[in-house]
Amino acid sequence: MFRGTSVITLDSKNRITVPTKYRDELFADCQGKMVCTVDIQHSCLLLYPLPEWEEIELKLCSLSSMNPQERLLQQVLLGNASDCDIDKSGRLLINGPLRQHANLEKSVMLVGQLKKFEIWSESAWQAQMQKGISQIQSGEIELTERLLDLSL
Amino acid sequence: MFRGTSVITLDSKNRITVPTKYRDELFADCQGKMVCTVDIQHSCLLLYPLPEWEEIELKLCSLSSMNPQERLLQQVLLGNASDCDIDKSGRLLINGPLRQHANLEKSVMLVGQLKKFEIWSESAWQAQMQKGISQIQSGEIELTERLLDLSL
DNA sequence: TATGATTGTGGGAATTAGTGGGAATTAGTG
DNA sequence: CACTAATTCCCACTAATTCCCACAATCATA
Repeated sequence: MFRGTSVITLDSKNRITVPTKYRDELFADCQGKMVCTVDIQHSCLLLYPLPEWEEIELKLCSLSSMNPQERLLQQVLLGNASDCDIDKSGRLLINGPLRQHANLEKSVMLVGQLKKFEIWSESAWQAQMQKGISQIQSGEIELTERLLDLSL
Repeated sequence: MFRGTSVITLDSKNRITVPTKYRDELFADCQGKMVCTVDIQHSCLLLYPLPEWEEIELKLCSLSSMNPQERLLQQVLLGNASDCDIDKSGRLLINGPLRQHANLEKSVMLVGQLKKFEIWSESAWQAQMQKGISQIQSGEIELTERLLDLSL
């Protein structure tokens, strides 16, 4: 399970270094084989260990390509999905379309979200945190049953 | 399972190079024997490993040629289906009618969609992605049961 | 505060992939 | 049967990717 955020740099060859604290777990999970795709709600990326991603792929596979909406989701998620293997110095490559989607510049946030990571541009992440906390504090969040069950 | 997009060029002899990352899998699946046909929803092409295509052919075969709509589907899909074998340097040929249907110019997108590929002109694919992401973000997508089941 | 180890970053060099085009082979046509 | 056109094969060049090493920054320990 991954948690916490790390500020990392996207270097001139479009690589990011995976913080060492995650590496052992990642090598145990998937030998460094990961899949990165776009998030459909925000301008950020989702990074999965391969086995996790394959579960999602299975679900996507069962959607009907005759239904335009379901097909659109397949196109966006699968079309942008890119194999990202962690290289021998612990880095992985983010390709052009993905960088564009998340507006990645030099400073990037890697955010652990249990079974996956999110990748944000630093500024977009700051904005998202601001917005998120103020929304929750001002009570704009609708409390679903599942949320009520959550005692912190 | 195929995923991700690659920008490739349609050369002066109407060939496209299959990216190396897919070649091993394709040779295992079908010794490079593939079938390309038109898509019926978008201006793009569908490229299947032969065994996958044969399953579809079977389904098409069971449609009734007495039903005008079903017959139309047969005509369009089967009529445009063209055998495309990957040659010794990893390239395959796209014939005239197919190129026209997808408005292919020099710059082409090969999009992995699990069991098949889609082939788009680069500009049409960009437009499709734009449209897709904005539709999803603006909530224009009706969430079917299958989609709700999809936790990313 | 100094020292050593570890992590993150940058960039050179070797390798590989993609593209273009010449030459040989095959197929089609008169 | 010969000629032309199209297709396939093959090689070479260029550009991108990957690998690798070295330096710099950080953290922990003495």
